[in-house]
Amino acid sequence: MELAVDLAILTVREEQLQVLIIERDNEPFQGWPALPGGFMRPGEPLYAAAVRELAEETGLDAAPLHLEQLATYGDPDRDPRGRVVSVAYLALAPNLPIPRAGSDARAASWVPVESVAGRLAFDHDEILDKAVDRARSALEYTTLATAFCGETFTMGDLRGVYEVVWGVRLDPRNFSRKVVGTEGFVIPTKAKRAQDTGRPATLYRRGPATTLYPAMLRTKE
Amino acid sequence: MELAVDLAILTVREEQLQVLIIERDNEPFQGWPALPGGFMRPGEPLYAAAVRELAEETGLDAAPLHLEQLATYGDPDRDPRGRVVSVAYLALAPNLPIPRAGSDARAASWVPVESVAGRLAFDHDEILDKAVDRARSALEYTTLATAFCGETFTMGDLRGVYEVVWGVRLDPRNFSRKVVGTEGFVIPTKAKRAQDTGRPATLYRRGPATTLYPAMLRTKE
DNA sequence: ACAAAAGTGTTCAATTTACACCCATGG
DNA sequence: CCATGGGTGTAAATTGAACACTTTTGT
Repeated sequence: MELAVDLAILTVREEQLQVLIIERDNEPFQGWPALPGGFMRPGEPLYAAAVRELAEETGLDAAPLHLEQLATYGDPDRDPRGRVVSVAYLALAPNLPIPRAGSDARAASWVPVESVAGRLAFDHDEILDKAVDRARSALEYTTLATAFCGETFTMGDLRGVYEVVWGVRLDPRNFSRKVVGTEGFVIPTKAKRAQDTGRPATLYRRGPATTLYPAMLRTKE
Repeated sequence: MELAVDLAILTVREEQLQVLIIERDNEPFQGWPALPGGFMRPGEPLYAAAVRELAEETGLDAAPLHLEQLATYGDPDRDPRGRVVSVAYLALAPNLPIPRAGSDARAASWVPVESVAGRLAFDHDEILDKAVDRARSALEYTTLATAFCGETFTMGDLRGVYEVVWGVRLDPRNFSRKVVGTEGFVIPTKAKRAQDTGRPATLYRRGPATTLYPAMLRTKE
């Protein structure tokens, strides 16, 4: 029996929720889009395997990323090669430059989640579904939205993350008040960022808080 | 590499959150309390393995229980016998009769979570922690509290689940109104249940709803 | 001066909380 | 008829939603 790791790496780019997709260059599913991943090595801890695959397949450094275990998939026929049980990880990344092709020469690129849903190899559609679901919930109950932002970010950046991941519009004023009013969510810096026009926005850093009480309420669908 | 399944089976008994614990009769950790579990069979789906272990070790039938995947544990040295990766499952059970000892003659019994926390074999303390955490959250955002009740239950029973799992007191009147007011949470039956004293309570069945909007608010700590 | 985006103050509605009160049953 | 727990009504307090308005910049 083989044990593998698969990665659903999400980011917010171009006003869309995007996922890092590779094109498979080997059978099975040669030429298909798939989540990056690979087999675990003997004696390797799960988390370490996820970090290693992340680096190998995408060139991304896991250190600044949020990386958490998502679920484990073990259908006996999920891989035509035989029994492969896969531990899926979810990573949330800021809007990074398009990663280079990995060492095993697969083309890696950011792709809007909507445009690949239903087209992935193996049971990766199911994994991606769950990853998106988890990301949406995480925004409600935790401060993880900051994981989609860089080291510093404006209130507008952070609000954009919520708007894209949830697919809703949020009132900038109420949003700002809620975030600033939540102890430890963000820390204002002295710096500001000017854009093309308009009043420059304060830049914030992540605060120490991880859970949100009260939760960010997603307008009931 | 071996793949195993471990089960954190929770129930509410005697005003306490209790977990099903077995006493290990083999090395390693012989004589220690542990979560029920065992090795997966070749070609067996993960969920099926969880159901099978539940039946084998505790005599419980999984069909009426809520059973969900919790997380996967794969520290290289979590089992002294060698590399064992374990998929942990969480089960929520109503207050069932004390299960018989399993087929492999281990003593299985309900034990208050508080009294075993920190004493379990392997990394089962970590698993149990996560299970309790998940159960607490589930009560906030889903209708899973009913999984701790039998086929029918009174508002007091359901409220008792919340009070025990969260360790708080809830106002019976507001609780009742909130539950009844949440579309599809519970369905009233014609039957009532009389207790030693007091007005007989209406018996309810589970409704079709699974998620709670708005959430049950846990009084901020 | 104007447009555009950041941020503040204020009001109204919805929700939660607290608690007085009535209902139905066993002893 | 009293104790006990189930269930309803209602007002105060808290919270969220909407939006007018002021601030600060580039052009």
